[in-house]
Amino acid sequence: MHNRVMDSGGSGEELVVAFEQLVRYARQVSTAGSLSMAASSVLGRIGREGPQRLTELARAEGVSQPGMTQQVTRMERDGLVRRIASTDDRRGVLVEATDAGADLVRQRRAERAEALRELMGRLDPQERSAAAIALPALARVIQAEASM
Amino acid sequence: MHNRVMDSGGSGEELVVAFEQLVRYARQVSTAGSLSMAASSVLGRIGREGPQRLTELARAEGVSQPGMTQQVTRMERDGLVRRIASTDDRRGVLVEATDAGADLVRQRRAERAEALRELMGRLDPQERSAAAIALPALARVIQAEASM
DNA sequence: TATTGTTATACTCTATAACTATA
DNA sequence: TATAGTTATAGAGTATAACAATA
Repeated sequence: MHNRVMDSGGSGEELVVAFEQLVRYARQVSTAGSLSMAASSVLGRIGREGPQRLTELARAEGVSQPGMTQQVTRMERDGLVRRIASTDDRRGVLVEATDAGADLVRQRRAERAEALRELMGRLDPQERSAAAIALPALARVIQAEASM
Repeated sequence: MHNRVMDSGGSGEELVVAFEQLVRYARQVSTAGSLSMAASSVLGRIGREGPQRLTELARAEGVSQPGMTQQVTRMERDGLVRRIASTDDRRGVLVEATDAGADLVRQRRAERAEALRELMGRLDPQERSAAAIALPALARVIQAEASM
């Protein structure tokens, strides 16, 4: 049996289709509640890493600076984050989660973990082990690529 | 060692974060070219499965019927698909790919397969095998869930 | 009446270009 | 001059509500 994974043929396509199905699913699950995928991603980042510069958020999320300005403006309007002036560089803005934002991100994180857990629960044990290895590994190489 | 995968604690979160990173990556790769993720997904489906009813496309993509009407209208404007009247039910519309649309979806599919292949190439052999098992398996259970 | 599709309207998300304030 | 952020504008993608045509 040859190595199907590295083929340019049918199996590569199968993986792409599978990957796209995952993305569609994630989009639907993430958008199910009141928090959009983009807002969830930003809020989750601030929740994990603490207050962030707007430029840093834009870079990390892979969007433009004006795009992040607008995202933060919407989230501020919704009471999820606040802008605080940077003390050392008066041009800068730090974005931090409000209590409501922090609560929401915890709740949404739990919901998504639950959805993923249900999904994992429908896999065979062997597939489940494979997913537990593959997902973090893929995330790792993506992160490595992003910082090149 | 207990089963971290099924925990509600830290490892579940790690998987969620990994999953979200994959989704962000997919969004960026998919949007890199001229074809958006949504258009790519619709065109890919028509390419795989042939002409589809608009309602069926909306259901399969998990969007509303008006949303799909507008998506198809944009794609028709861009010369990627065309509407053809359904012969048996005169209310219905079939959406099929134009030659240009079919060409584009083949090209994009190859590009995405290449991007995924590069990603896979950075994994350890063990992780690569795991991903080749996990991605199709996850896609399978998602599809099963969607049709419930 | 129910289904298929469209139109009208509004919102989020995103981009590029032009601008302001600070470094 | 360069950087951080905003404002202006435009377009994709999505939703719900109201509608038309057909079943």
